[in-house]
Amino acid sequence: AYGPYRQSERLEIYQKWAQKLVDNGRAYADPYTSEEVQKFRKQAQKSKTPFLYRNHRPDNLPKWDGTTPLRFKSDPKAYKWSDVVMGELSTGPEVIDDFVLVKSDGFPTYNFAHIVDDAEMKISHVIRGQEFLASTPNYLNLYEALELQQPILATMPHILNEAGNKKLSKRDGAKDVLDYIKDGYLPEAMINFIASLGWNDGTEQEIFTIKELMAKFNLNRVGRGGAHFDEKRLLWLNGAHIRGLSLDDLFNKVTDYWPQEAKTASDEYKIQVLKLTQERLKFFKELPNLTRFFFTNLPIKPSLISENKHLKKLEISETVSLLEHSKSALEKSDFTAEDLIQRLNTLLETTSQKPVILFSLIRIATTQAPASPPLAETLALLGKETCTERITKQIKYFQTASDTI
RNA sequence: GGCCCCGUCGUCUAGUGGUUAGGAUAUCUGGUUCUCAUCCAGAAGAUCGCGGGUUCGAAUCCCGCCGGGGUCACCA
Repeated sequence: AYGPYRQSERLEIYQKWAQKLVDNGRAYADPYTSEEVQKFRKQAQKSKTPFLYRNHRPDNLPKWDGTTPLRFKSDPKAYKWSDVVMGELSTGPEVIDDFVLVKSDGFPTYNFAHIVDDAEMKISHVIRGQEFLASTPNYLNLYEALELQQPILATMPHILNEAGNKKLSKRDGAKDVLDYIKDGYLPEAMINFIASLGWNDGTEQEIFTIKELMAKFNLNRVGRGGAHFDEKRLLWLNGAHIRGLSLDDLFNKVTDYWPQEAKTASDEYKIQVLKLTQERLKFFKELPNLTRFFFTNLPIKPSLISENKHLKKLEISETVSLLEHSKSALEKSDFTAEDLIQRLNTLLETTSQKPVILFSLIRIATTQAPASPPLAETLALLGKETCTERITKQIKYFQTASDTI
């Protein structure tokens, strides 16, 4: 509504505002080369005093022809102002300085551009990070020179890295938001997480939908201290948001995350898989590892049995016998979850085995995975044919293994 | 170094003169006929950065110190 938005297309606008300052005697051409400025700066450093450009301001302000930087002629004074997040703030005149408004290439600095843009675009709230707190008095000075009303200021605390010794930044290896999205983090979980870093609504609610945040979020309740980025908390929050999704919603969102082997599977089947997987999914990229065995026969993994606390005690002949019993019992089932539960219970009695032994064994034989959803539901979804085939395969594995011995 | 901001369980936080300092997460334990996860129950974890005040009483108000962060560009 207030375009153009590209800075290169707004140069005339900045020019106009800059001219206003020049006309009022509040801006002047920088007479020094950057080497000279560097020298001043070093001198100040040597004498351990803060560097102020205005200490080197010429008496007769040089006219500006656009080939040199244009500097603001500041009016040093103490400021008291109010920040929605930080509260009442104040500084002395020593922080006010003559900063560059327009660079020698004709482009405005951020310090000048944002003030002009905010005014032109009728911005009500300026919300920015703590790194701008130190330059705010200079902006206040410029608002006055330009006779602008200052917008409402809100300064947000930084998010610190996990160690807590630096503001979080990509330069130091922080993950891009887009990387999280690619890994299958939900935008609403990311927003909930960031919002919770420094804000809460005063109740004990931790999980907020976007809608709730829009209704409840309030700058007044944002804390002033920086918060550490705790990825474990984000993981939990993302899982919680995933669990809150409807099955259809979830299905639409995970389209790109299925394992290769799921390509030929029907949507119907995938939805059933999701139903069993939803509550253990923390981010979508985990989907293949969690679900692959639903779509393909994984190779026999002997360690699942040989390293299992309970199963490794069994003789091979016992294991095989249990598998055979299971197979024939399951073959009589109609493979609804209810019927399977019945059959499995009967099987416990007829084999007089503990669930730890029997169920673990069946689960491993039919999935070849270290973890899976509850047994009966998993079997039901896999179907009779697949289950018996896989159990048979597991039996054969043991038989050939014992033959070679 | 100057200036500014901040300082409650490991982490995110509630809390604005009187609370057994609350919740969440993470960790550990038990339960949910198997695993993982969820869910439920429980445990442990904070001398409220430290030291002085003010007050009958301080995490809460004041001062000093310490610690952390930010900023001091013709970058945003």
